[in-house]
Formats: sequence, C-alpha cells, structure tokens
Amino acid sequence: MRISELSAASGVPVATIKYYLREGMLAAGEKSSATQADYSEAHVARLRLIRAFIDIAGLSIASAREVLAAVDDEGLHFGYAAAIASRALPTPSASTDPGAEELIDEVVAARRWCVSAENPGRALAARVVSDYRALGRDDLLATIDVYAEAAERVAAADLQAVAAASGRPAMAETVVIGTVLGDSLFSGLRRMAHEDASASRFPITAPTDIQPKDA
Amino acid sequence: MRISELSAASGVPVATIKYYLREGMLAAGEKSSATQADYSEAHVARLRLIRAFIDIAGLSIASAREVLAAVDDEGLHFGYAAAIASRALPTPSASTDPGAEELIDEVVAARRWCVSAENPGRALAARVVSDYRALGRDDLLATIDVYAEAAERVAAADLQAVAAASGRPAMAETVVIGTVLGDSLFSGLRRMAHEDASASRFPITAPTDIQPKDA
DNA sequence: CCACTATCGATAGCCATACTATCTAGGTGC
DNA sequence: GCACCTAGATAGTATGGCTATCGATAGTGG
Repeated sequence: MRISELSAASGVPVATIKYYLREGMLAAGEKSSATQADYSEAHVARLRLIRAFIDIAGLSIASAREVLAAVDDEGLHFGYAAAIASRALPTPSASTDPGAEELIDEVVAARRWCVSAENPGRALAARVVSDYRALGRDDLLATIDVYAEAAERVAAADLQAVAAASGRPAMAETVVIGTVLGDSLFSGLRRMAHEDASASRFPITAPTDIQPKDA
Repeated sequence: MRISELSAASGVPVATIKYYLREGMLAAGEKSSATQADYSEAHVARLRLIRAFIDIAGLSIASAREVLAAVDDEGLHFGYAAAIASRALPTPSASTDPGAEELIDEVVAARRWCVSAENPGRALAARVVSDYRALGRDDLLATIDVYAEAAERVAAADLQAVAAASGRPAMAETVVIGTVLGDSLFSGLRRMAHEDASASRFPITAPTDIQPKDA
C-alpha cells in the first residue's frame, strides 16, 4: 500500500508517519521507484504499537524508539529487552529519603525477591514511599504488602506468558509489550475495582456527572 | 518562612513556586506586608505533593490543579474526590474495538464488580486489550484474570486505608494520593518482581550494564 | 504524450507545556 | 543608610511532538 493508504489504515496523518520514519521508529517501505514506496500490514501494526507506547504508556518518542529497537534486535537476549523496556518507563531520579529505600528493601527481603539495587522499579517504589511519608500519610504504607503480593502474582503471570511464546522474537515482543502496557492494564482494572469496592463500602460513590479531563 | 526559605526547604526554585502560585495550586502565604509573605510547613508539604503528582504520576499542571482542588474542597464527598482523581489520570480517548470492551465487561461480570460504563479505567483497560489483539499478542490476554484478581485485592486494601483515615479531609487526601501514586507504587514493585521471576526462570537476566534513559 | 495528482525527502514552522528571567516598587534588618 | 530581599506582573525560553511547504520526480488517465 502507499503512504496515503497506510495513513488511512492506521489513522495516523501522513506527515506524522514521515516524522516517525525520520525518527527511525518505522522501517521505510519497499521503494518501487524514487518517489514510491510500498508499505505492508506490518507497518500498520508497527504504527499501532508506536501509538500505544505514546498514548497509553506515555513514553516519549525517544523512549519508544529505544524500546522498539530492543524488540527489533534479533541478537539481543530478551532478558535485556525486558530491562530496556523497564528503563524506558518514566522513572524519577531523586529519592532523597534513605529510609524509604530501606523499607522497600525490607519488602523485597520479606518476599525473598532477588533484585539489583539499580532496578529502576526500586527507585520508583522508594520515591512513592518517601512521598507517602513526607505527606504524613504513613497509613498508606500499610497497603504495601498487598501491593507487593499483587505485583508478584502479576509478574509470575507475565513471565508465564513470555515462556509460552514461541521463538525469541515473540518472546522479546511479548515481554516488552507486557512490561510497557501491563501497567496501564492494571491501572484501568484497579480504577474499576475502586469504584466497585467504594460502592459496597460507602453510600454515594463514583459519580458519572463529572466531565472527563485531560488525555 | 520566606519564599526563599520555602524554596530551600522544598528544593523547588523560587520562580517555579511563583508559577505554582499563579496557577492556583499553592495557597499564597500570609502577607506580612505588601512585599512580604510568610509560608508554613503546609506549603512545603503541598509542594512535595505537587511534585509527586507531576514527577511520579505524570500529571499535567492542569490535572494536578484539579486533583488538588478536589482534595481542598471540604464540602465534596470523598467519593467524588476519588472519581476526580481517577479522571485526572491520563486516559486514552479512542478504543475503536468494541470486542475489547466486551472482553473487559466479561472480566468485570466474572468478578461481580459493579462498574459504570463511564469509568475511565474501563476505557483504558479496553484500549490495552484492543492493542494486545491488534498486535497479534492475544497470548497476553491470558494474564488478564490474574491482573483483575490483583487489582481487586489492591483496591480492597486501598479502601481499607481510606476507611481507617479519620475525618473527611484525611479520607479525601488518602484516596486521592492513593489513587494517583498507587499506580506508580505497583509499577515499581512489578518491575522488581519481574527481575526476580525472570532470574529464577531464565539464565541471563536483568543486566545492570545498560544506561538509564529518559526521566 | 501531456496534464494531473501523488510521493519522496528535506527543511522550516507551529503550538502547547512548563518553566525561567527580568523589572519595578516597594519592605527588612543590621 | 544601605545592601538585600520580596511581591506581582510580564515577557522570554526550551523542549517535544507534530504539521506544512517545497522542489524534484514519477506514475496515471485520457
């Protein structure tokens, strides 16, 4: 298909497709002449993936490109692909509070997890703990074990899905997509579960007459 | 304390504090004269909260302002505060695939959750499902029940924390902070659990020689 | 074979967001 | 008194993510 058809099929404007091509996130079509290239279904899928990374996971163009490169790199062990995906997710820099890291390490130790100190998830979790504390909401820390338990189960399911995939390209793709989009899936499900739990616990809840905002 | 001291205490530049004041996210200090105002510890905490919303949850200034307004609105039932927080989180607009919503509804029905069709989490989850499918990674859908179970447990713990809070201001604050920052806490824990699960299942894993990127 | 439309590749422009800097008229504190 | 700070207003900047235009070319219908 031609670029205009690719645009129509994917819903992404031609100018934006060209931009993604320039940024190296999308492979060029097979050139049939100097001014004509042929795009395939694979390009449609790729655009869908790019949009998912950007819209859903909130990745920057630069991060998305890295993750896509990891997916594409056939020689890369998928474990590395997983690490790249994990690092591409927005991670805060400053944690400031050593006590927070300590608490996270305790949780990790209690679950007998084997986690490197550089794991970006560790810094993120520590930052949240640190903020809970700084905000005087230590009560929220009581939930952390439930969160950790839930994370463990989800991670196990994720890994099972990866192991079930056949071949390294499928594995790498599965792990990357699962890592990046899984957070959003959980977020959506949690928000629904909140509404339900809230409804059964408290009278007036989760109204529907509030306008959606942001995007 | 003066604005420069507030800046020092919070780590936020004076110019940025002024910007937040202008945007109505931070209450003005008590003016001791035409050119002097006094800020309190509450201002430091507020700045911390603003930074957490922006850095960790990735909220825009506009979204953060709305959520903060919900926290501040004493007359607002905290159930509404929860809904506002939920809606402030980035939510995709287009879901395109009706089959995806159907699948989500099935999951919801299986768990006997009571969720309105307008719940933004529903659109988000549907979008992820839709993308899993469009990308030909239907295998990832096998994990959705585990995710839902995990979300249910986490939500129950969240609500328990809210119920334990004393007074409506504390409840509203707890629910908002928990909603907005809880996703990140889970994300961090999941990424650690991934590393652990990956290490026990596969040989080479989660390397530490890859540079962190993005922010 | 000739107008016409589409494409490629390159470059420049645009717009929103989140700050950051400057300026003026005033206060503070030693 | 005098160096230094502050409030409040306004203007400027940097970045990210597109979007628009252009010239050269080329395939397409008649």
